Amino acid sequence: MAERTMPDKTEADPRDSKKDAILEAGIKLFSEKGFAAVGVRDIAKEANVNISMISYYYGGKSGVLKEILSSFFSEYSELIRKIVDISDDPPVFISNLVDAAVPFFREHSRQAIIFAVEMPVDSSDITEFKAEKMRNLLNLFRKVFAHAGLPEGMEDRLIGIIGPSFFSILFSHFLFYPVTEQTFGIRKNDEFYELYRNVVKTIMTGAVKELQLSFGRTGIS
Amino acid sequence: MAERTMPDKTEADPRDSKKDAILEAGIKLFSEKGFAAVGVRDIAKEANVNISMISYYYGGKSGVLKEILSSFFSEYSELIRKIVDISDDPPVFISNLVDAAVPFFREHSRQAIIFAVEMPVDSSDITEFKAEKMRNLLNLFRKVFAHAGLPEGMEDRLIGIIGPSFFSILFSHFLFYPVTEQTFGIRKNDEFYELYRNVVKTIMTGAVKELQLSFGRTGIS
Amino acid sequence: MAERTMPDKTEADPRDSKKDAILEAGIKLFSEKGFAAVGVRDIAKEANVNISMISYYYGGKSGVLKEILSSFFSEYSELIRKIVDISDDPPVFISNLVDAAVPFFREHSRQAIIFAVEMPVDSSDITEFKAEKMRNLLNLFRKVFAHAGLPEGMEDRLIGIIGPSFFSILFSHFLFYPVTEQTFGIRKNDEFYELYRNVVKTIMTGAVKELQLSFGRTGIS
Amino acid sequence: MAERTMPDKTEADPRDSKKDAILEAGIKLFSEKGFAAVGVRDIAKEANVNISMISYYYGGKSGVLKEILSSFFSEYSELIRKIVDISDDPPVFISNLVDAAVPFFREHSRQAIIFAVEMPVDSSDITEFKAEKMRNLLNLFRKVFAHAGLPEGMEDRLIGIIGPSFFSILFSHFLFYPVTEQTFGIRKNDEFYELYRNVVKTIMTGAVKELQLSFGRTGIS
DNA sequence: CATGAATGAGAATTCATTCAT
DNA sequence: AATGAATGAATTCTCATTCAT
Repeated sequence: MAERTMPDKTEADPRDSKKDAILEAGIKLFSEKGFAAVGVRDIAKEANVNISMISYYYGGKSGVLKEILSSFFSEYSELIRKIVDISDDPPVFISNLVDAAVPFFREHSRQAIIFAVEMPVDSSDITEFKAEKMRNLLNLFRKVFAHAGLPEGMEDRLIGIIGPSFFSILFSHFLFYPVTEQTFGIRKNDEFYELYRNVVKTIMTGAVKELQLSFGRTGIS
Repeated sequence: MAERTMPDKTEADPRDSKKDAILEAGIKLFSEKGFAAVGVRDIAKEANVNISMISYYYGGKSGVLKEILSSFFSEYSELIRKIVDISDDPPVFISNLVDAAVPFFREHSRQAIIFAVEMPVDSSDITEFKAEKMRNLLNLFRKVFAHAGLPEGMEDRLIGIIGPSFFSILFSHFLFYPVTEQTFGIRKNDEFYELYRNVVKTIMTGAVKELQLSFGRTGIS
Repeated sequence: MAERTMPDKTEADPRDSKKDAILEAGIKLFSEKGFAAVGVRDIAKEANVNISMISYYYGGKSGVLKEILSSFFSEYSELIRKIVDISDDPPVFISNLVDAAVPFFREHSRQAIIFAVEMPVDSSDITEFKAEKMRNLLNLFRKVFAHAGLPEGMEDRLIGIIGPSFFSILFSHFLFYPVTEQTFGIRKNDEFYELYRNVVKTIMTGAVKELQLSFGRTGIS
Repeated sequence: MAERTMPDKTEADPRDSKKDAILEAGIKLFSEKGFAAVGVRDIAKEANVNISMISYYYGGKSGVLKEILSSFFSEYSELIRKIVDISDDPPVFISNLVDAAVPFFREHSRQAIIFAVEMPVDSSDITEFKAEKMRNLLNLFRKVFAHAGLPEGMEDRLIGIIGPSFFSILFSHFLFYPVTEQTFGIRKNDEFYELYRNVVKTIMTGAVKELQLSFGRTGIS
């Protein structure tokens, strides 16, 4: 599909404003209404561009989603890679991870919601694309746990359980925000995210400790 | 809308087979493709009923989703209520909670996925409906934490952070399953869920311990 | 269509309450929304009967309309016939006609609206039925004009012009009522219809006088 | 509703042929079958355009009706305004009015039928729209009567009676045409409309004379 | 007599995309 | 590079009627 020639300029260009506007509109609308519920008309209107531009720049609605997920995931991967590189001590790693991930998710909360919400969804068109991203993400978990001080010989199934758990701890706030906002009076300000970072760190630290006690054959370092 | 008269029999009746088939089809398809991506045609075909039956029984596609979410949530609430009733000791409560919640989510994993995935989505028609369910859920958290041994005077914002975290720990596996299945060779058998229960218990126990240390003014026995 | 056996009881029967309720509901709804815009559901709900009763008693929605038009027209014909019988003098006839027609239309204003509004409409199912009623009505005009003092030898085309004119003078008020009510503060009370009768009489009398002058070869005794 | 963007070019353009064809088809079908009984399918087929074009150009079926009524009414208003301007003598005014209105209704007989037939109908969607058009029309009556030589101090209720009467005299022929055609052998040719104009003039003139006698405080020259 | 579940055709509208300009 | 008119398939929901009970 969408085998038409389309401009594939990577250089930042003031003339890309329309292309970017489409992406921004997609992020906003997909996160609010879900991919399938958003029409190209909505995106075009939100981005203040002609409808045809979506096909033109991204080859269609799915192309917009792919671009969003792709760039979100590669930024997130890069972030994890950096944290892994600079952290040699498990507690330090967890602290660094949360310190980096929370602002990242705060900055990209809409993308995180899209990522989470569209993840299990089999949308035929981009299913394989998403599956690949997810496999990459899950493989990231291996690295993370090796540095988080979890048992070295931990079997795959454990990673398959703990990985999603920790990942979801990190973004569950953003997923639930539309409702917690009203119910618990949460406001997205710096003060709140300071508290949030501490809580997530505490949860993860406690979880890791206990996992080591229960599943670790040998403490690490 | 939905002002049409529709049969509203609550008693189980062999003649409800069609009504139930629609619900089952909805659960399957919504969890696989997402609400907005599923058409009434798909549901009708999956359930082997006439398309009109969906409007007839549930007043429309949204009605099917409402019914799914509603019954899922009330069953879950009931489960939490029971656990709260029989558990007076925090560690016992956590153990009981996980022991009950894991089989429940295993049994209703599709509904859990729908719940999670449609939660942040603003679908206009059922937005308020979902918001109400979520508020109820979040208020359940208060009860849970009071029994989990978390600091009594814990402020609302903390509940708004820890609640979603713990909830997502419980169902993140089901959300990620479509991918973890392939990547980590996870199979949904009894043996796996035995392991899963232990891991989740360990994570939660560790998290609660650490939260008490960091945020508890007074440790609870 | 609707060749099924259906009860055709003409005798007034307390058990006909449902049948009558359907008719009343049809009159109300057809006059308010137009025949095509009203569904059998609406009628059934308005009449507080089961949907099937409409097919059962009248053979379908069209049957209800036929019954309404048929009974309205035969009552109107009967009224005209009586007036014609008792009026031998043109001015007396006009006076009698208006005196009888105005209360009749007042009483059956909804039916009159249906009659007027559905008249030019080609609804395929009942087209021929309506055409027949109209032909009967138009032939009534001949009698009327013979008594109204209009030229005896008046050609058919003149009747075809004056007939509709006079008929529409009589019911135009009811057709316009929904708007004149608001704009001219007209209230449907006895006092108003007293005035209304006078005005209509005046218009018709003046019109007949002038028509005699212009088109009458010989005045009629 | 109808918040969609739609092309709104007012200048006549050869490319508007499809838009116009839809309007023409709407006029034909609405006048023959009534608004509610006509489907967009019918309109599209009659106009030889794609079904979607109706929503595209007019925002839906109701939009087509609105356009028809709107343009019909504004043309009629303009016509009345012109007649009022050039006629200072009551008999001259009536003569001018009929001379202009009859060809106008002849030309726009289908629109007149739609106007008359849809007028009392409460179609929820366009009810307020129609009400506004009608109020404007009724207010036109005031001007007309002031020029028709009717009593100056005539109260609102009288206008509310005479207005509809005179208006319906003008178009009743077109409303009844489908039946008078068969019954009275009326053919829509120039000769007939010559006769028609004379008859209508005669009726109106006679009516005005008599109304002056009965309701006028002072006879007008 | 009366019900109401069930039907399948048909309703209006919106969809993502294409293509001539 | 950009437009927007045009398409026809697909969308959800409602329709009048039937039929087994």
